[in-house]
Amino acid sequence: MDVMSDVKATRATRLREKSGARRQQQKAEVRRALLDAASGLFLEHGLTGFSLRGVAERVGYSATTVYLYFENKDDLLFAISLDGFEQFGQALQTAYETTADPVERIGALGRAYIAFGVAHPAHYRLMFMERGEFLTKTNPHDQKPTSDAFGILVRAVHEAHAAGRVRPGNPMDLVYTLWAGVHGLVALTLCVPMLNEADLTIRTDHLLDVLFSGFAEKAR
Amino acid sequence: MDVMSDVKATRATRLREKSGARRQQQKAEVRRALLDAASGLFLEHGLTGFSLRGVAERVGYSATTVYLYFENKDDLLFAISLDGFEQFGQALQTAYETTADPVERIGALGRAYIAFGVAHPAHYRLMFMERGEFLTKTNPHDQKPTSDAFGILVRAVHEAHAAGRVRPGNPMDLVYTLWAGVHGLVALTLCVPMLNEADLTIRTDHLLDVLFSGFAEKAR
DNA sequence: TGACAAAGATAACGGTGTTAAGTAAAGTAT
DNA sequence: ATACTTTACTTAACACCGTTATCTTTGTCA
Repeated sequence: MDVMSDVKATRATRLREKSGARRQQQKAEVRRALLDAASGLFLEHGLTGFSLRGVAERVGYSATTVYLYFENKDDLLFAISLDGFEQFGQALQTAYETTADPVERIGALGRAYIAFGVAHPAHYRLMFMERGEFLTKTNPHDQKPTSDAFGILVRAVHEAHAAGRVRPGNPMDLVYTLWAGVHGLVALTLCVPMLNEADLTIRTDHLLDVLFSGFAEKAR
Repeated sequence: MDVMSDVKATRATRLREKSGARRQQQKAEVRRALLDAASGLFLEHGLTGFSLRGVAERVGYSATTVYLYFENKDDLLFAISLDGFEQFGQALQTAYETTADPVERIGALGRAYIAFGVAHPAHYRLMFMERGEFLTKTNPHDQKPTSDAFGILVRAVHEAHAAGRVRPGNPMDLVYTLWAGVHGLVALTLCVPMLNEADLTIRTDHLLDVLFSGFAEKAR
């Protein structure tokens, strides 16, 4: 009996720990399912056609259940944007590693930036146009340092600056000018109907060409 | 009888026309009041805090009355954007006339563009970020040719091109590159919290400087 | 004065985000 | 095994939204 109870106790404890971990894992799974459904609905229908009720229906839950896994609609959108920032950071990181030349590197980053924007319009809109505040919002889950896309760009420009490949002055000015250029091109492509995506490569080439000519100019 | 009826008919027609004109004028006045209220509410609370019920309440009408003067919410927003485009076009026109030098002219246009964007953020967001399709939507009232801001920019660049002051090639590429640059700077300033408006002039100077260095470069 | 058209208001439908209260199941301790 | 508690989820409801259909009022004209 004592032996039995002992066995049962240990097994119960193990089960409790196991079940606690499993509960946590199950909770994470449901959260992930909700997030995937939300991402899908958002990528398909954009911000306007994105509703909590729609997300819930997709997973077979009630609408209010979403509030058990996310603070509110904005929190869910932020989670979606985090996935976007993750992808975006990896794309920039890959571009960064394609070449060792500081100037070519910046060009690769610019092209990767634009390519991501037009390839993931819903994500890009959310991250940089509709919810710009997400850029500076700190990740509460704090899991991954959300591969710092901005940091990659800053580093690349600093390296080109240190190598004397760009005009003297505050390198951050170059960062913002470059960012403005690529963001402007992406944003206009996504928003303005007259700028079809067909001639985007021409405009990309021209923009980067002009920017680099301006960047490269030596002191005045 | 025929004479009398004739006289009565003409007077009746005149009266009808007169009263018809006044009715039309009154209708235009109410429409204008609604539009002003809508603009105010929109400029104060942005697109999210903008509702037909709010507009109606501001004028003391019922919400459904708005539909007697505007097709729907989007039509009302479009009317607001038309006012914005009017102001915007005039600002660019003024900038165009500040100087006769083709290159300086483009610089003045760029600065006017950015100045308008940060001075009228709600209008700018609506016109170029949230409802970019309004750019190419034709004005149904067809009253004013909505002073063509884009045309002014295109003309300025063509003139600089014709004067041999910018790099050879398709001038429209320069137009889009310039547009991307200034729009990018405005859009980031409006959306990204880390880009406070304090250093905007520095960034503006730097952006235009880089762009013009790139523009001015002669053939390769 | 009576017919008619215009202007406006009410009521309602289906949709939204969000909160409060209820329910059924699972876990836990005695 | 039973009683208590926590968890997961649902239903009901509130306040808002855009939009439409159906009144009621008002003014114009013969």
